[in-house]
Amino acid sequence: MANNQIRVRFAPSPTGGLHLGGVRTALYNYLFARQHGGKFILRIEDTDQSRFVEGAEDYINNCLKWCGIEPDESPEKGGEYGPYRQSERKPLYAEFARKLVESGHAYYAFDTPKELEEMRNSLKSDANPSPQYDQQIRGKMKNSLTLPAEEVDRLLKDQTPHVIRILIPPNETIQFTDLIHGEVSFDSNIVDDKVLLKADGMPTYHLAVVIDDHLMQITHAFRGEEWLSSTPVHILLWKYLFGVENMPAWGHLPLILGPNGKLSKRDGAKYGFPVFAMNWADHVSGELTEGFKERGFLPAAFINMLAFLGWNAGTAQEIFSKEELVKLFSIERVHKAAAKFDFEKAKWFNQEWIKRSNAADLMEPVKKIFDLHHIPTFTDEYLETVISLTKERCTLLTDFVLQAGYFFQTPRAIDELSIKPKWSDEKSLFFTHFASALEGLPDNNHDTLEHLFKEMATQQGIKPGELQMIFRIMLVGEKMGPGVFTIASTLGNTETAKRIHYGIEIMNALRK
RNA sequence: GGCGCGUUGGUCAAGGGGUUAAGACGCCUCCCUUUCACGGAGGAAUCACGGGUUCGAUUCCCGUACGUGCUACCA
Repeated sequence: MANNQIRVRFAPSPTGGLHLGGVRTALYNYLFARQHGGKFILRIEDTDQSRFVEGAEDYINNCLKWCGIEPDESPEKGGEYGPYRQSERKPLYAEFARKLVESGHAYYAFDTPKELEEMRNSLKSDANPSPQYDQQIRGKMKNSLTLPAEEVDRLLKDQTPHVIRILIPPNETIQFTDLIHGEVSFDSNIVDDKVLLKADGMPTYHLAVVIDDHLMQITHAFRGEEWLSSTPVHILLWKYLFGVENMPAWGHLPLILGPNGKLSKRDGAKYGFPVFAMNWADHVSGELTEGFKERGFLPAAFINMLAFLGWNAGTAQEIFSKEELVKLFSIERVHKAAAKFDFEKAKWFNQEWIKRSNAADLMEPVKKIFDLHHIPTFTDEYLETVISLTKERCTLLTDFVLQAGYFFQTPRAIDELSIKPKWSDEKSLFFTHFASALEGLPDNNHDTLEHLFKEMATQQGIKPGELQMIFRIMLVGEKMGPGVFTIASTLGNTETAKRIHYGIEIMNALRK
């Protein structure tokens, strides 16, 4: 195994649905890995047992599968650096935490949650609304820095609940070069003594990322910008544990915003767009959060749209296949600023992808949607024809139900109001004759039908144009769809005649 | 409050000391089509503000404002 191989990871915690931002982080990781011939790792960060959600991990796997960005190593697939679930690596973290205590970079803290709360409450003021456990106050708390050694030993021996906190050094400037933001620096005096190991023996994120990134040989760590502020803690940990020279390069991805600030599940329900990749049903509340998949998005369109939320190739091209993205993606061109998610633009990406897809490639997802609506799609050949006829008017896959449904089912109701003012005995007669003629016709090709239609209209002294809209509404039910004769031809003479008779019936009934 | 990050049309954004400041989405008008779409042609709309630096700032620097994130034994 080459030691200089690029290795990146996507490290979600299984606490619920996977939203846009998460999938984008996974995507950028995937693109980066593929482009450099590296490995893309999925690591499950399930160190918070209280937030564990049943099924969330499977859901993450499924989303990545649907998007076509599957990891090379993961809890599911395994790999040389496993286990890939942090809960299964528990003993490891405590060891490193102890090492930090021994080297004087961390300490035991015995403060109870209640005591911490009291400390915060008593120190809270307008000038300092959220007091931290830092160099100002750690000397006043119950920890191995303030307690006599014998007492600490006794507390430890008695298995008194405790945590291990990092000891942040004073007066240091912690600086690093972010792949996206450039030089970023922090004053260690404002960094607090973060908990590294919790009372239950589980590590916090801060400890776990550093250890696992090291053990899993991660070379580039991409994550959301919400992590930028805690990067100094991670850098210090790298320095104490493995050496900053071995630290992965950091890249903090800009946030994705909703219409009002940070994008949330709530925004989806509020504004009517999906936020998760796929449907997510909360096991406890039963609440269903809609996914892009079920809303009718093609995976290719979804990742294309996601890739463009914060990145662009610097050219006018906007439609990219996954393969093209792998080739062209560059972390240098990732925007620094957060992007507001625009569902209209997202839909446009999907529409473009539907339009550009071969009808054959759309058959599977489209058929699934019709099945869901209990609409029979007849033969594959027929379905494919219908898709090619209608795909350019569908923005979402679900639009096929409305845009193509009439090819499979006789419209239940027709737009009578649009026909009514134009309806007359002559026209009724025309359609009766035309329908009969149709029934005796040997073929149903487009041109034959059009000629017959126009010929008969002229014979009866009616302008063909005055009849076409009526004809369309009888076949489709509405003023929409491809050319009327194309529709009639596709439907076949028998079905066409049937719909005409039905239309005549409705219109004549309306006049009585 | 502190600290970090950010700020080009409504949205995504290119660009970057001298430009008519690209393009896309959306919106509007027109053409095509006796339908709906697609397609085509146009249109409205932008460098947050204030100071510098400079012959010249949207671009560089500093402030301010605004947005956003962090400030948990959550990630």
